[in-house]
This record gives sequence, structure tokens and C-alpha cells, in this order.
Amino acid sequence: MAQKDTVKSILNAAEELFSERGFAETSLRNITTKAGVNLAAVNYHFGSKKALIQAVFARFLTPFCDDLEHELDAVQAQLEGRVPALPGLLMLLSQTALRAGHDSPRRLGIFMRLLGLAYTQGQGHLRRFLQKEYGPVFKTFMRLVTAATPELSDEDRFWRIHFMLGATVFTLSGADSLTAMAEHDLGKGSDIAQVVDKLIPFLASGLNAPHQAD
Amino acid sequence: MAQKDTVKSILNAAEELFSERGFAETSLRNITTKAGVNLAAVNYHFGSKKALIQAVFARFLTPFCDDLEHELDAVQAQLEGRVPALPGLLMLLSQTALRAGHDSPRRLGIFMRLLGLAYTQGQGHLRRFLQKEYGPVFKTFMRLVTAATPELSDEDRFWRIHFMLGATVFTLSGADSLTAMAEHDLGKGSDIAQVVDKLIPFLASGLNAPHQAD
DNA sequence: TCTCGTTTTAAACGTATGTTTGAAACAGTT
DNA sequence: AACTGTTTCAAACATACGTTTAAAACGAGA
Repeated sequence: MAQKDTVKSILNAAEELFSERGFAETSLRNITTKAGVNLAAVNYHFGSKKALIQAVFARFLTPFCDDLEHELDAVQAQLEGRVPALPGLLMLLSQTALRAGHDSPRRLGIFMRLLGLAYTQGQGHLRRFLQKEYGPVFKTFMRLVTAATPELSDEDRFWRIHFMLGATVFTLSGADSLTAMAEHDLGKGSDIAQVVDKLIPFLASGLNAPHQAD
Repeated sequence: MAQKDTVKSILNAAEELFSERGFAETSLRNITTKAGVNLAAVNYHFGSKKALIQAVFARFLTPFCDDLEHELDAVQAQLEGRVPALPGLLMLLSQTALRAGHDSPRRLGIFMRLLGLAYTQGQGHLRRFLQKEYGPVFKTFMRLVTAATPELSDEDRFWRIHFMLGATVFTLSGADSLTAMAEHDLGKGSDIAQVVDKLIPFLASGLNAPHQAD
């Protein structure tokens, strides 16, 4: 059982430290110290730092995407040709995501921060890895969203989907500091599930906005 | 004139490299090589790498914020107590931003990517610098947005502002690769000004969404 | 032309990083 | 109890980084 514990400790420490400081700013010594294991353990169990980064993503993303794929299949079966409703699709996605951070809801924020880093930080190997590994499920989801928004032009839909993605990743990845700000400014904090609840009407309304500004 | 050229070359190279790879992944040797100057020039002219990072932000942000401040003053004078219109405020912000990348519109994308990095990447010194230096103009803008959306609760407005910020930063910072994707998927690319045009109705509609999802 | 403050240069410094190594500790099997 | 494959460990390795240094090159004013 020693191996399992070491591997898991490393993944836990890496996940947290990466999300706090980024990939390049987090050294293997930081990680192994926090995990309470020897420095060489990372290269022994994962092979390299790059492979460790990918493993951190895979541990979260693989169960999430499997779960999502299953849910999407169920939706498609239930529809039998009818068009899906957009808010339902968004809620299904968010609920699946919240479920994926099964330990604590905080983990979703941590992972969103990682996802943001994956796109902003260099790490070309990571983008390629994520694309190859988890691209298909995303395509399926996109197909359903397309069916749910038949009145949108392909162009508007394309851009608005990315506007939604940006709002989500940015907000949830900064959820910790943002709820702290909210608590300070408004005297009212929120947990991440409440933020998601606030996000959904915003996204749904933005996606269905009229083509031109009023 | 030698100093001016060296300083400007360094800033140009740093701006581009930082936006491509992030701060920690870009070495001073990368920067000075690309700029065609000696390695020591950065420490001579800027003092440290941290100071160079701040200088890159200041070169873009100082003219932009001065311009924005001026524009906001004009709006407030013209209003004389009446409530401002939200789409107008958003367009004013985006037009000012587009104007700030006066050399090429591509520069706005580069800078948005830097702004995203500033928030995701560790760099506590940067957040503090930006807050101290450019916080007040942001507060002024926020006051006008608050006046333009009297029907929103403080809580909803707070969160939706950050949803908007996220959609904007994320999309514009990835504008290069996103327009490439759009070209590939739809056979129709866009420049950054067109993306901004598409963004505004999305944001305005999201901000004014009903409180609960339908 | 000489001078003095500024700028550039090549080289070195100290430190931190990812990775490798070879021996020690361990756990399960015969 | 002895053997075997796996895992841990302390130490070292090579490399890359930001920064410093001291000398050289430069440019404008006397």
C-alpha cells in the first residue's frame, strides 16, 4: 500500500500547489516536501514533471468525462429526436462538474484554476494531451448545444460558447478570492455551488441575446 | 538615442514573449536575445525582472487609463444626474481599449493575455502594483455601471461584472487561436474588433438577465 | 582632443531547478 | 531464513536562471 499512498500524496500536493502558483513556479521540491515523500519519488512514479502535470489533470478529468459521457447518452436517448433545452444542458454540465469534485466543492475551483493555467501558460504538451484525450466528449456536448440553439448562426454560437467558457473558467478559478471580495464588499460570501447558480442565468441569457446590441 | 532604442526593444520583446509563454517561462536571456541587446541591459535599465514585468504593463495601461479617465469624465459631465445607458458604457470601454493598442489591433489580444496571466499566475507583486496604480479608474467605471443597472441587487451585479470580465479576458486573450479555429470550423475568421462587437450584446444581455434561470 | 557621465559588453557568481544514481529498506514468496 | 522484485532515500549531476561586476565603448560639452 506504500506505493498508492506515495502516488496519491504527490498528486494531492501537486494539484494544490500548481493551482496556487502555476506549473513553472512550483518545483518538485515544493511538491515532495508538502507530500512528505522523497524528491526522487516523482521521477520514479511518474517519469518526469510533465508526466506529473498530465497525471494531475487525468485524475480529475477522466472520471468527470466518463460521467459526463454517460449523462449525455442518457439525455440523447430520452430526447428521441426532440430538441434539448439549453438551461437543462448547462445545469447538467455544472452538476456533473460539481459532482466530480466529490471530496469538497473547493476542488472544482482548484481544478478550474488549473484549466485556466493550461490555456494561458505555455505548456503546449498539455493542450495536446487534453485535446487528444477529452476532445470527443466536448464535441458531443457541443452537438447538443447546437441542437438547443437552432436560431443562432454558426458564427454567433461559436463565439458565444467561448464567451461562456471564459466567464466560467475565469470566475470559478478565482472563486476563492472572489468570494472573499464579495464578503468584504457586500458582507455576503458564497460557496462555489451558489456561484454556479448565479452563473447559469447569466450564460443562458447571453447565449440567447439578440444578434445586435440594443 | 541609444537608450531609448534599447529600452523599447526590451519592452517589445518582453511583451510578446511574456504573452506567449508566461512570466516564469520567459527568461531574461530569451528576451535580450530577441531584442538584440546584452543580457545585463534589463537589470541596468529596469533593475530587475519584476520591475520589467511591471514596466510592460505600465506602458500599455497608463495611456489606456488616462484615456479612459478622460472619457468617463466626459460621460459624467454630459449626464448631469441622468442614468447612463449600459451598452454605451461597455462600448466606450471597448473602444478605448481598442484605441490603446494603437499600433495594431493584435496588441490588444496580447495585452489581454498578459492581464489573464497577471491574475492566474502567482505574481503577487503584479496584482498589488495594478491595484495601487489603476484601481481608482476601475472604481469610477464601476460606479457608472452601478448607476446604469439600478434594478440589480449588489450581489448579482458583483458576480455578473466578474462573469463579464472573465468572458472578455478569456476570449480576447485567446483571440488569435480562436479566430483560427473559427476560420477552420466555419470558414470565416474575424479580427479582434469584430469579436468585441459580438461580445457586447452577449455581455449586456447576461448582465440584465432575470434573477433566476428559466 | 580630452574628459566625464552614460551605456554596453563579456564573464562570472550564487542559487535553484529537473533528473539520475546506487545503496539501503521493505514486503511477499519459497 | 534466504531470496527477489519493488520502493525509498541521501547525495550528486548537469543545466539554466537572475543578478553582479569591472572593463570597454560611446557621445556630448569644454
